[in-house]
Amino acid sequence: MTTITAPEATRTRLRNERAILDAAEQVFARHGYRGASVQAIAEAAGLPKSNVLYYVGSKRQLYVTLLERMMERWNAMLDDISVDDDPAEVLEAFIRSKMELTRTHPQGSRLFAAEVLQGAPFLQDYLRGELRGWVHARAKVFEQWAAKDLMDPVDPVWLIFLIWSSTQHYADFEAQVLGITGREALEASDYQDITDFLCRIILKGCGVVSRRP
Amino acid sequence: MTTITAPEATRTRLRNERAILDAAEQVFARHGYRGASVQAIAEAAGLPKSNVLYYVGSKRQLYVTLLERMMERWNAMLDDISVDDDPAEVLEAFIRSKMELTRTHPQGSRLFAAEVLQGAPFLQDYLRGELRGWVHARAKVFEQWAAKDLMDPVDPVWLIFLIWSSTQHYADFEAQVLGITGREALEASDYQDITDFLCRIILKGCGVVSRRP
DNA sequence: GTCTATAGGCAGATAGAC
DNA sequence: GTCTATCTGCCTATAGAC
Repeated sequence: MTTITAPEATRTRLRNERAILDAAEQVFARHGYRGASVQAIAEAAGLPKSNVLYYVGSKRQLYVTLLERMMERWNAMLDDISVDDDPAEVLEAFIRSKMELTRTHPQGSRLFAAEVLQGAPFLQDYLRGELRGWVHARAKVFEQWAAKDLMDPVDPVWLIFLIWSSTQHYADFEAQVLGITGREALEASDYQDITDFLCRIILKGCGVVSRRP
Repeated sequence: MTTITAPEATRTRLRNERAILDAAEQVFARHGYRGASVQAIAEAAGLPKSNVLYYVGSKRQLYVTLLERMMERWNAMLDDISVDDDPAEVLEAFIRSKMELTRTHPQGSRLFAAEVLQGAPFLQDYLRGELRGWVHARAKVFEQWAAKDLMDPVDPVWLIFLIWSSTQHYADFEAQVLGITGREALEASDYQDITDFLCRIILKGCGVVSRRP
C-alpha cells in the first residue's frame, strides 16, 4: 500500500508469466489437456516445475487462462457488419483477418483445435452462447445480401464454417502442409498467396464480385 | 497344427480386438497419444486393462495399428485421374468421397487430426513420401486442365488443401458445429446439404462448370 | 486364454528450507 | 519469491495364479 513495488521484481514476474504462458500454449496445443504435463511446460519455459505451479496455481487454471487469452484474440478480430456494407469487402476482410490469426498465433489456433477435438469441455458455454449468437447475426446479414441479389443464396452458416476451416487448416495441419509442400516453414508470402487464393475461390464461389481485379 | 481352432474362440478374439480398436480410436482421437490411457481404452471396450495389453502388445503398437487402419481407408478412397477426365466430375467425386470418409469414420478422421496436430511424429514418412507424391500427381492434372481452359489457373495444391480442410472440419470441429447449429448430431441429410454446398462453391469458385443444374 | 497383483516410474500438488 | 524434497495417486507393463 505505502511501498512501491520494485520494478525489477515486477519485471521478473511478468517475464516468467509470459514464458510460462507461451510454453504452455505450445505443449497443450501439441498434446491436449491430459497429454500435457506441468513438467514438460516447465522445461519449455526454462523454470522448475514448482515454480510454474507457484505462478499459475494449477494445471487446470493455466489451461483456462490460455483459452481465455485465445478467445480475446478471437473477439478482437470480429467486428460487426450490417446489410449496408459491401459483401465483397466484408467477406474478404473476414477471410484475411481469420488467416492473420492463423499466421500470427498458430499455437493458440492449435490449442483451440485440441480443445474442440476433445469435445470442447471447457468451451461448451462459449460455443453455445456468445459464438452462436455472433454466427447467427452474421448469417442474417448474408441472407439479406442474397435477397438483394448481391450474392448467391447459399447457406450462410456453412459459408462461415468454410472460411473458418480453410484458414484454420494452415495452423492445425501445418505438419501436413509442410510435409507435402516440402517447405521448412510457411513464409509471409505463402500466407499472402493462400489468402488471395481463398478470397478468389470463395467470393467467386458464392457469386460475390470483388471490386479488385 | 493338427487341430482346427474352435470357431468360438476365434470369434471371441475377433470381437474383442474389434472392441479394443474402436474404443482406442475414440480415446486417442479425443485426448491424443499421450493423453490417452490404456485404462480409459479398456473401460470403453468393456474389458480389463491387462486384457487390452494382452491383445495389442503395447499402447504404442495399438496407436500405430489404428493409424494404419485409417490410412488404408484413406487410400481406398483415392483413385487415379487423368487429363482426359471431366474436371467437374472428378472434383465433385473428390469432395463427395472425402466428406463420406468424414461421415462414416469421424473418429478415425479425428485420430488423424490429433496425430498431425502434435507434429505427425508417426506419419512423417507417409506425408513426405506417399501422400506428397499423390498430391503432386493430382496437381499436375489440375494444371493441365487449366492450360486447356477447363478451369481457372488456380494453385492446385491450395485447392486440394481447401477440399481436405472444408470436409475434415465436420469431424474435427464437430463439437463446435453442433454447439453453433444447436443440433445434437448431424443427420445424413445435413451431410448431403453441406456436400452440395461445398461442391457448388468450390466448382464455381475455380471456374469449373458442373453438368448438373 | 484370462485375470489379479504388483513393479517401477512419472503425474500434479504441497510443505517447508532458504 | 524461489527451490528442494516429498506425498499420493495413476501410468504402462509384466509376472504368475488360475
